[in-house]
Amino acid sequence: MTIRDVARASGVHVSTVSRTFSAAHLVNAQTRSRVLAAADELGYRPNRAARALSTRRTGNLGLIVADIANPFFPPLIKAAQSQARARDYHVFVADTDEQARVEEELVRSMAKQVDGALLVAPRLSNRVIAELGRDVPFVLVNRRVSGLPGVLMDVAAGARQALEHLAGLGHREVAVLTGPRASWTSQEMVRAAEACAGEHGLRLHRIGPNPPTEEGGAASADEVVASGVSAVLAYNDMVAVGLVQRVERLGLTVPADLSVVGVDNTHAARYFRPALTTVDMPVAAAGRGAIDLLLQAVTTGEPPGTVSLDTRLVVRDSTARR
Amino acid sequence: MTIRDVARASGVHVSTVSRTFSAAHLVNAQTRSRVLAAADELGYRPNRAARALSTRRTGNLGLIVADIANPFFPPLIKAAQSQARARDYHVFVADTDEQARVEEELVRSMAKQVDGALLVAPRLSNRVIAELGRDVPFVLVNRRVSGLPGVLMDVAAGARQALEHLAGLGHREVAVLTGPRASWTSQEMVRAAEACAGEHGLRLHRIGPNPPTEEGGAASADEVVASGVSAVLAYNDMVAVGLVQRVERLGLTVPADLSVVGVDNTHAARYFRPALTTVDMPVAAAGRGAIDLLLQAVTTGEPPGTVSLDTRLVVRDSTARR
DNA sequence: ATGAAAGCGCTAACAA
DNA sequence: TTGTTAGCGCTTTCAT
Repeated sequence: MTIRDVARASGVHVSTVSRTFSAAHLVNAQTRSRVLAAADELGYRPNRAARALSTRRTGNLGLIVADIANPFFPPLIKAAQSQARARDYHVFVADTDEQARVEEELVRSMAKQVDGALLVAPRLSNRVIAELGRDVPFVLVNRRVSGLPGVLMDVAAGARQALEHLAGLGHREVAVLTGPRASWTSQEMVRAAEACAGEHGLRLHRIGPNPPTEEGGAASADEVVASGVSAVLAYNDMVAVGLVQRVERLGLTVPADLSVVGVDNTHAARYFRPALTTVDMPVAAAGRGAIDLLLQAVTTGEPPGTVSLDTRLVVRDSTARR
Repeated sequence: MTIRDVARASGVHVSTVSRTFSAAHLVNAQTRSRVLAAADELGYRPNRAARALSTRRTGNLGLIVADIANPFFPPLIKAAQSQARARDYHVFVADTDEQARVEEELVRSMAKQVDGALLVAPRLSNRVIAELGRDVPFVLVNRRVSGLPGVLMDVAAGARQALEHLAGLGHREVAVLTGPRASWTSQEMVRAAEACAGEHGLRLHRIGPNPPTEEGGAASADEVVASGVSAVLAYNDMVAVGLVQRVERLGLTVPADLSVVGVDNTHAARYFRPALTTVDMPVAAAGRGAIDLLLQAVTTGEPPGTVSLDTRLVVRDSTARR
């Protein structure tokens, strides 16, 4: 079913059919309904790929994340996808397996097929990101690169709240388990934690980088114990969970012997026992906001600015007075 | 950067450049390397949308799921996406919010843009699915529709194992919390549970349909308690978790007063306390397998058959002797 | 092995 | 308001 079939069936020229679908106001109301009726009858649907060829707009967006199975991402993907769909855009979702190389290749291979892309918590260097930004308009989530639009979740504020919470509970020696080296979130956490530690007279032990997984958390347990800290701020909930499980196997109890704070407020944080004290990230809002910024960039050509979203500490049962 | 730029730079005709990328064996080795060099130099990348117009192959696949944020799906999406990427396909991921209407609209709107689609645990009726199957080749996951290829996870076997496990623990009155009415998985569970209950002299109470969420499980708690059963097989882990939380608020203890079995073996099942006894679903294998079948259907035009994958009961701490 | 030319389905000046 | 025409970037006969 092509535009020609519809044109023939409704007795008008193809361009009239085209207009009916892409600039309805340019066509006479009666003609339009005749065309629409014929199209409906024939089950015609515009071919977006063909349209893309002349408009240079595909109606597709790319969404690139480090690991779909990491529970941080699905709610963000869902929100972004839903927002995009509401604007009649389709979303390609791809997973980089935490590898910068794959991420770069993915952006390049998508570049021609999408009008823009969302890079969520990218693992690429700022330099490469800036370079790729010349190929496709994109919006970054949880990464600040000057000149590029982004949505940031204010994890620094969350980390600060977490450390103040720990300080208030009497902890003096605190470890921060860092995440992947290329993670902006991790860097922010560390920066904020260090500043905050200074203000509150805490001694901060930096342990990492760790893979952003349970295994990563488990693997750092020995070092945590050896460091003699009484509290830990982990890169994310999965790391926190892995750490707790391992230290409990070593004979410690959480939170009696060790307080642990996670980040992300994923399901795991609620289900786990002890339920995790964690930094809540506004992922759905970030997903929607990022799509809005991206579409703004795409439609106006103007790179929009950077948006920062609040985070907040959720206190549960994995932290206690020292 | 188009094929013309490359042609000009390498001193050949556009059709030669085209062949270099789509049928390399038809072009002289030296010419080919000259073209490749020029293309590389210019950073040329074939425009897939343009290519699609003449080949009628987009290189895209659709992946439609009921709810990205339901932890059952992400590992499946990840596996499917990764498998597709290895075959040089991109995948559109879309979320239907559990609504059959949205699902249908999504398939229709993707139809022209993809070479095939994966429908995971569709909520549509068999009739509509069969009808859509004429527009786009697709593969179903967890749904059997005669004539359409599919990957099924043998939840019936899992349900049977679960009931035998419960029977072995001395339970005689068992409830099954059904899921969405249109869910094949839910229907299979019930069928298998009923057959199995007959064989083992259990009395089975069917309670549902329930939304496949924690709220769904919580909402059925009263009915579960009123029914006087000592064990429950829930539609999935989230329903199980919701149920457990609510019955504990009602003063019961799991598993002492009530044994609960989930389905899916999501993260929640491991983190939750008591850790859930649950039916493990081979989601990653299903995702990969479905992509393989789909690509086979797409490339050969022959609809492949149906594959069934084993499930197994994972016994943890939410079930106990009556 | 390569070039020439037509066409995939649609849009977008331009003309009428 | 509608029709005419020339492409968008690529593939694919058909010649050479």
